[in-house]
Amino acid sequence: MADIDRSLVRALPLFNKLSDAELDRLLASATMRRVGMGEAVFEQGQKADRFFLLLHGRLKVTQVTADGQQIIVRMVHPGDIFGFAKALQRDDYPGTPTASAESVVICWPTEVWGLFVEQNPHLAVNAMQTIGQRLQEAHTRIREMATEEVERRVAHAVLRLVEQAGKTEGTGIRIDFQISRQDIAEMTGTTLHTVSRILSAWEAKGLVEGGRQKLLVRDTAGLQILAEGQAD
Amino acid sequence: MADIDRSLVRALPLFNKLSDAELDRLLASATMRRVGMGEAVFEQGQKADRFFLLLHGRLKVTQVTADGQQIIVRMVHPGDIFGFAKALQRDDYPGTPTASAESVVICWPTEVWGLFVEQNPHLAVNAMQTIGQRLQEAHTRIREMATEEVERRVAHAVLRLVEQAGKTEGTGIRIDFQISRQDIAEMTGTTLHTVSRILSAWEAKGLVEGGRQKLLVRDTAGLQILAEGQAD
DNA sequence: CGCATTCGTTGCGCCAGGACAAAGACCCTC
DNA sequence: GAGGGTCTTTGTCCTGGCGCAACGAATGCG
Repeated sequence: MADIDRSLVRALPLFNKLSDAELDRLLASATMRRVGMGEAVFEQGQKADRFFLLLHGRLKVTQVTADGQQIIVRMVHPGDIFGFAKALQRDDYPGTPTASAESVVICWPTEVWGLFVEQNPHLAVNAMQTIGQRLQEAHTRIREMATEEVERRVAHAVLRLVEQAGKTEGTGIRIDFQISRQDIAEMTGTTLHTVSRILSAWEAKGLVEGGRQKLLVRDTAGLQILAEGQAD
Repeated sequence: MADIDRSLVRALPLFNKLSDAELDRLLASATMRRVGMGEAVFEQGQKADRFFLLLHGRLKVTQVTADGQQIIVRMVHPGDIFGFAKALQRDDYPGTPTASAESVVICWPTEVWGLFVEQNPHLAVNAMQTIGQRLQEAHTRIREMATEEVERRVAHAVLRLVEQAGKTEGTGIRIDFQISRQDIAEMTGTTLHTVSRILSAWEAKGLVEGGRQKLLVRDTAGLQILAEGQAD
């Protein structure tokens, strides 16, 4: 197996207080794994015995409700940790992370975390901040779902994707992984049909350019207006 | 000012790894404060220079959106910490905690937190778990808002209140603080009117008993069925 | 290259629940 | 105990967006 790219891990805020030696020790106990498109890293409900870090690629974390509906809880971007259920006193994983692009993850047995935090209080503080960040994102989403109409929610979701996974390309900004209308629907709490309609309308206005599993944003500012204002 | 009830603080999971001496030191730097009904502990947007612990009473944490709509982000129950924005690298408070009952809080300057965590790694781990708990609650709520209809969401919200603030009373379980239909609406992302209608219907079925700023649940199991199933 | 599968688009009807409105019910204050 | 403020209930209307359905387009596979 290829070596893990240390400089990439080094740069993560989560590990910014670790010495090189400590980081090496941490990496020594890590395992690397490739995850192909559409493949799941682990399954919802499975016993949580590892925690993960995404090196390359994208994952979407889904939850399935009792009555079979699916939602996307969040996207995982390179450098994000995920599957830290055990650190939050859960025994099983609450969701399923699935690759939306060819991905590479590294993982540790959960015990390693406990041992490591003992010796590195900073790590716990950083982890808390990371999780805190997630909490704030979650609250933002709750606020949006409670107060905004579908079109604005979709606009916000797309803008977020642009920020986190935007890749400048000739005529605009490409979302850098395969994303279907269904995915966007599951991120915004609506239906595939409605998303399709909204995107079609946006395409007519020249805001975006669609495509199968693709999305190219041409007018970020225009979307911003839709997301914020009452404008039309 | 009256003394802080040590046994109450002692019992909190957050502090369960601290020695009595450490706890005393922590309490020594704390300030106590009474908060009357409807009074805010701090305001959204204010500089985050303290963090808090609720000893007695109830707080509702609200956020106001740019266009003036309000939502209730969460309820704070005795023993919960709140206002820990600074620990999550925010400089201001993202919401406003307002007393829904006569309350007593204690607070520390944010610097104390940093100092204390240095010396007590366990505290950071516990704090992480506490915040992780919040994150999971937030995800649950996102899932509900995305997939469930209003009546089910209200049922879930009420059941949660029963769990966290239920007080057995002759004919059922009382929600132990002042709560208006408006509040429930802001917790579930709907309108006061819809909540009123739903509660009226439930009252007709004998599930609950209403009243001004009051709510008494008579049939928890019945609500559970509404919350879970497709039942009618 | 043809077939199957998955993904996207679009039209139409319908209804949950929001907007608006107005009238009680309760509480507090003076 | 009268009056004003807040909270609640209930009615009516209206619409955003969901469900259903059918078709079209792109991709992958044998």
